[in-house]
Amino acid sequence: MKAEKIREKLVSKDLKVTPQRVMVYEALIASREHPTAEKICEAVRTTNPNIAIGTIYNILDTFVERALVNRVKTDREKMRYDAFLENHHHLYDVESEKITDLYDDELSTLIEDYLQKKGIPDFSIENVKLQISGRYTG
Amino acid sequence: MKAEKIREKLVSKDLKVTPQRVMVYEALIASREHPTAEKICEAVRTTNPNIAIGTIYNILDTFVERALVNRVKTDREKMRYDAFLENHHHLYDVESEKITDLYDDELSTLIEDYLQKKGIPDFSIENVKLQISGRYTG
DNA sequence: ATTCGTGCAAACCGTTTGCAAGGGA
DNA sequence: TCCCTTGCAAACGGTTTGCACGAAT
Repeated sequence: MKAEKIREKLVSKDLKVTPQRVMVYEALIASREHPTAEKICEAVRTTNPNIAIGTIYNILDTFVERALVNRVKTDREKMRYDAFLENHHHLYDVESEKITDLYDDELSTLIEDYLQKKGIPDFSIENVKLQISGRYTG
Repeated sequence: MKAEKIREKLVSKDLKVTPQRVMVYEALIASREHPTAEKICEAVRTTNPNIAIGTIYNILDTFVERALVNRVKTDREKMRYDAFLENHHHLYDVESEKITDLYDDELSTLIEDYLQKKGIPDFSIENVKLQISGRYTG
């Protein structure tokens, strides 16, 4: 994604465009690894060695609050982030800490239709995600 | 669950039966709230004020390792634990930190059948869980 | 006697916070 | 200019660890 697109994205969320925010967003979409704050910091520091880890957290919190980025739920490890907002599910490799995306609209629809048809008493659903744990048989 | 049943459960996992382990397990199954280590500690201390928080963590780690208990994935908060191993899903209330169980075999079967039929390349599935986020309309 | 579990306290480390200085609109 | 953001460093808090004591076999 070009810098101009990122600027627009930030502006559309009423966020000032700063070099740090652009760099963090670039790092997020450059990786499909659901990176930690630390990983993002490393990536950004290759071009801006002075960025502070606190700034990374600050920016990520802002992005989450403005729905530019999602937190990824995990069992143990540190917090991870995901800038890809299209509906998808996650494969958790129980042996490594890898989290892989699974895009499957048929599956998403299957679940959503079922839940919509059936409903859950006193609960309004905003979001449904599958966590699939297992191991790679590579 | 009676103490005798808990003793059997521990023994079946090759774990020595200690009063602390029994108390922690009792606290876990006494709550459907997916308690934190701290909550468990509070509960256990009502009968054993001397138990150390480190011991709670130690025991919980052991239980997870021996598959007596599952960690519950969350976005932000501290680690939570779940001693109910039957296949079920979780409702996350985005306004509070409540996590509620959703038992729905039809739903579980629907998803499992779909995934089994379709398969995921190079990945062997061990466990599938839905995370349903939303809010209570109580 | 050896092994394993516990209590205690200090250490750890990912994350948050306070504040002064700097940068965007 | 004004307010928001950044960099820095200290603080925070949930979790882990090291160690001596105690219980069980």
